[in-house]
Amino acid sequence: MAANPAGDGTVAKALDVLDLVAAHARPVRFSDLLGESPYPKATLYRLLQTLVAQGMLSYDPGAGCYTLGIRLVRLAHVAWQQSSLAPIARPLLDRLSAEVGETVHLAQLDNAQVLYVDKRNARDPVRMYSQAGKVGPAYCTGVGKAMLAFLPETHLPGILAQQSWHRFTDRTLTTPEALQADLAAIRARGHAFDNEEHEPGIICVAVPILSTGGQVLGALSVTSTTARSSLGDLARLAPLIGDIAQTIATEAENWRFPEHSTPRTRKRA
Amino acid sequence: MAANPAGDGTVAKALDVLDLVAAHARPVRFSDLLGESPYPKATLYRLLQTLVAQGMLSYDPGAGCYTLGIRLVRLAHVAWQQSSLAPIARPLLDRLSAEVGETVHLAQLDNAQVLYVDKRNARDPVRMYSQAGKVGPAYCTGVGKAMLAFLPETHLPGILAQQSWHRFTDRTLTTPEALQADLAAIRARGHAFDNEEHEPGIICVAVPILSTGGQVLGALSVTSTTARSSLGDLARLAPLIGDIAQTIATEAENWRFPEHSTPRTRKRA
DNA sequence: AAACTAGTTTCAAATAGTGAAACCTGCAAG
DNA sequence: CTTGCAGGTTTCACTATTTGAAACTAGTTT
Repeated sequence: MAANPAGDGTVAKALDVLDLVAAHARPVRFSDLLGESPYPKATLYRLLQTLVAQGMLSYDPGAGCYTLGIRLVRLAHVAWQQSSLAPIARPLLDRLSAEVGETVHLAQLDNAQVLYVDKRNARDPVRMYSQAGKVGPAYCTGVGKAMLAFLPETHLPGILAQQSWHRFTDRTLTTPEALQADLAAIRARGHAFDNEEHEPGIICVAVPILSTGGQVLGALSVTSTTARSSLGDLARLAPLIGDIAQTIATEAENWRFPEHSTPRTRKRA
Repeated sequence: MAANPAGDGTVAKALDVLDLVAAHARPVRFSDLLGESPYPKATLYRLLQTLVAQGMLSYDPGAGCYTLGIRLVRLAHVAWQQSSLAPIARPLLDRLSAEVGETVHLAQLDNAQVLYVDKRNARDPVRMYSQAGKVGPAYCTGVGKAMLAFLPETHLPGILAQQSWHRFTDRTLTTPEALQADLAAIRARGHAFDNEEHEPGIICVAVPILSTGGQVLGALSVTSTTARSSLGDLARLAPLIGDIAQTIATEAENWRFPEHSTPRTRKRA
């Protein structure tokens, strides 16, 4: 949660309130929000009014409840199409899913967390935490570690500092040092494992999706259970998943630089 | 596009810029935005910076391009689940789709336009404009007219004033008067037709989704082609669609008013 | 009727936003 | 080389907007 103490002005506060409303699965009352937000009554009230007037929230006067608004629904849809790897990756995920028959995840980094942007269920589905649109921890998931491993070194410390280091299972890596060691191995090997670090009995292989410049765009993973597979089995899938990640990366880059690709000096990041 | 002259403060401007970025299907340069926005260079610059800092936009320094940000992608999922009729209607759309085998649309009103929030393709798909997440004109689509017809009279004039009245086909109603006459017929009949008014060869029946208070929540339609059906055929589906719309309305209302418990307020904020 | 709760409005103080203009920077033409 | 120019970024005085304590209103409960 930790909200948004970054003093970026009114806009930041308004967006903070949006998140607050989004955090609830159902319509929220004014006073609920008041309790959870750091803003005084009058300020919160005005922010809500503005957001409603803007169509980002909608207000039901009968119930006195706020919900995310229709304008956000529209924007969000465009965002999904335009900004995530999901639309590009969709057919490839379908293919991968059909080929391996296990759960497939496509994720991107959102702040210091993992955002699952798309998912395919296993032929024989397993109940697990992840869900398209949900966020999860980065330090103890396959996709998370795959992405962290290839981040520029300057960004890492900041991100590690934001992890919760909660011990989900007895295999969870709960210190930056332990994670760093794993990240080095991942870099060397090219793919990450999740060895029941987040949920017991759930294991996965993940590969990063990297631009030609080496920038982390996202990650792709295949997940299974200890009952069905071993890490060794999953490791054998790594080359296939890697190829697909590569394809996604290439297509994403072509898409990002249309025809007017100004050969603006790409200094390395 | 007439932007957003509503003087609601900085937040409004920031959201306006968001929309501007969303309006482009691809990454945009600063100067493109500058040309399209009413804001002076410095102001636009600061707005963009804020939005990037907030994760609502993302900026690629290499290409100097802005895209919708990952934070919006995250909001997308919640917005869809929480704010639209889509999650409630999903199983019902599936059923309707299976039963009639034609294209099914679920739409809501966004400002003065129609926002398609969900869609099922016909068994034998037809290429047409609509797409989930896209907006379309209200005055010449079945769902649009079904919603307009049941709007409070006070709102109508404002909405009609915002229509483009573009003549898409020779059957398009291009004046408020012609539309008003059709709306009266729709109110009397309970369902709306689209008689090739938006795309040639495409026809549909639509019914509004109304709350018990008579408020317009959305609309539901079944679309076909003149090659396959006639308006008469579609009219026979109206009762079925109406029932489903009714069910959606009821469930939506139950969902919106979950608590009658009024839990003893815990003070302390 | 009094006491409370939940939401809305006011108003002076001050913060935060504004935008013209100056300023960079890298590229291209002179 | 150096000059000009087109993005893009920063400055700064001016002022409109935001702020939040407190007062207020409308409903409910005691």
